[in-house]
Amino acid sequence: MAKNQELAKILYEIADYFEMEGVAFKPYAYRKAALSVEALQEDVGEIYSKGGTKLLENIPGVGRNIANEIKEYLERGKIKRHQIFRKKLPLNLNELTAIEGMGPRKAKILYQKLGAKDLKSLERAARSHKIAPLFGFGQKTEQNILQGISFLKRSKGRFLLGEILPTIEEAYEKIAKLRGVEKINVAGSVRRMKETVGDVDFLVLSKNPKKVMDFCASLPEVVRIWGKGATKTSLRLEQGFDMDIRVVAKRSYGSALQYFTGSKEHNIAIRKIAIDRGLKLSEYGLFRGKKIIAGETEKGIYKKLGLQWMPPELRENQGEIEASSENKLPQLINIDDIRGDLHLHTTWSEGKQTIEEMASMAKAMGYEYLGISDHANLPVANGLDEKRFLKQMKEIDGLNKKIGGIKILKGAEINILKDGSLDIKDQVLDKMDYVIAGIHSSFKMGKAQMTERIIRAMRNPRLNIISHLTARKIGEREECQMDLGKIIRAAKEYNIVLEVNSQPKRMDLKDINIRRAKEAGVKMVISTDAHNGDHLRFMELGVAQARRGWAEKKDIINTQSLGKLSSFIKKKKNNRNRLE
DNA sequence: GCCGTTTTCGGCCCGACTGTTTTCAGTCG
Repeated sequence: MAKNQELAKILYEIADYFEMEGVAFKPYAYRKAALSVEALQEDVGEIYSKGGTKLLENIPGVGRNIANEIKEYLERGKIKRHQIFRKKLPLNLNELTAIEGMGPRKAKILYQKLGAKDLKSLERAARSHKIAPLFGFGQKTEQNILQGISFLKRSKGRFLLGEILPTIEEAYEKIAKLRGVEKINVAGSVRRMKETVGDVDFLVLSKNPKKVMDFCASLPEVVRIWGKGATKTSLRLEQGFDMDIRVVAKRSYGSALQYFTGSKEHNIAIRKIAIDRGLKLSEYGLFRGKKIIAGETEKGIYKKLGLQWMPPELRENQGEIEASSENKLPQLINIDDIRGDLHLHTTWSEGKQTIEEMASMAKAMGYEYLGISDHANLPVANGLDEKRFLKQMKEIDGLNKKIGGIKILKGAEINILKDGSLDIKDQVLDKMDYVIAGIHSSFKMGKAQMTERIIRAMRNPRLNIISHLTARKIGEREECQMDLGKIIRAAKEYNIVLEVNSQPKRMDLKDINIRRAKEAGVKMVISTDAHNGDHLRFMELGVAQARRGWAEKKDIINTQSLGKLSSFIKKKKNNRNRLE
């Protein structure tokens, strides 16, 4: 499939080049083809060898011309048109268009006039004031480019949802309490609970927009006001991210919410459905001719289009629209379904709180059980050896007698060593209620070797859960290379539960992998990997990620009662006894 | 360049804002 991805990338780039040239509609056509190729289940090479360019033309968005270019790519590894473009315009468009206000057309002009081909050369041109005198540019544009570059450098433009959510909730509460505010919603990627977000959009219903605008601009956490109009204000908060607040009319509130929630792909698809029905959808409403027929609520709009309302987490045009039209939307898991947390650390290893403190906090959250899973041998994290694990179990036994209302389970997060073995002896693992294992070293292994490493660990019948499977850290560490399809099949075969790690930086499994696991019938657990009491609230993020992966209550084991969870784990133990 | 129950031409998602112009192109969401 790697071939499909590479080809898609080339097609996207051709689209960008056409855009730079100002050619109409071809960018759209190439992007559509690229998207299809990207999502293809079968390898393009196989399709071509089966039925030539004729069969390639069956791919949506691929016609005779692009089919021939795919053929070119398959035979020669490159596409002539792409090569010619690249020679003519050798600039790093992805890097340049990441700047706010910079698109392909401006990038092309700046390259041709000033030779700016990447961030570095563009910054040099802007600093020496060569941009402002150009036709169609000016002082302001030059300044904005410099600011955009500095923002990119500082933050790479995206923020971890988990890090900014508390600030967003605070702002939400403040605006909601303002007199005259009838309704407020957060929209955009925050509402869709994407793991990283670019900025935050608020929608407000109020008869006094000016008051809302004034109030928001005067919030103490505001460090910059980008713009303040009658119904829209754009702000930069001290944490470094931007917030847009819009006041919209009541009759358009639902359509505005739908529109600003996105995703863009979802909206494009929805608008096409409107067009098919002779209607027009915009942020102002759903229209037949000039007559508005829906707009006050999202539900009303979707209904008029023959669709069920879709949870924002699903709105990525990844099949949710089809499922909605057939009344086959999943019953997504909810935060209230969670009965306990099975992955957290205490003062025994690298955690900040004692078992007792964590247990009482979990009890206050209404949990039925809490699993303690301190690190094994990991030197940096003050990991436990066999002796200390046995000592910790004794402490847990004592606490279970002392604290009522919540059951503390004995677990551990042990290491999957380079060869796939586990670093705690089976005799000690046998005494635990459940066992988690994860990769904490040798991240840069080859794909085949890494896959074998993980599957070998799964074969240990004492193992219940694999934590943060791909070991990625958003913005810091790439996913480990592995054959995910193979690993998911192995998880199913060996009855291994895959973790949805809720640390903002991890989010691992991520949404698309959750969906793959679910479709393969693999059970998952949503865990916080808490290192202190505050982290227990990350559960909300993991649940959101699971919802983005279409997970339902039945897919997640820590929605089960203690009794069911125990017998689920015990069943595995019994099977093992029979085998041994 | 692609597509078609409006099928070989004519449309392709839509509207607003910004910064530059003096009626609009480019960009964004």
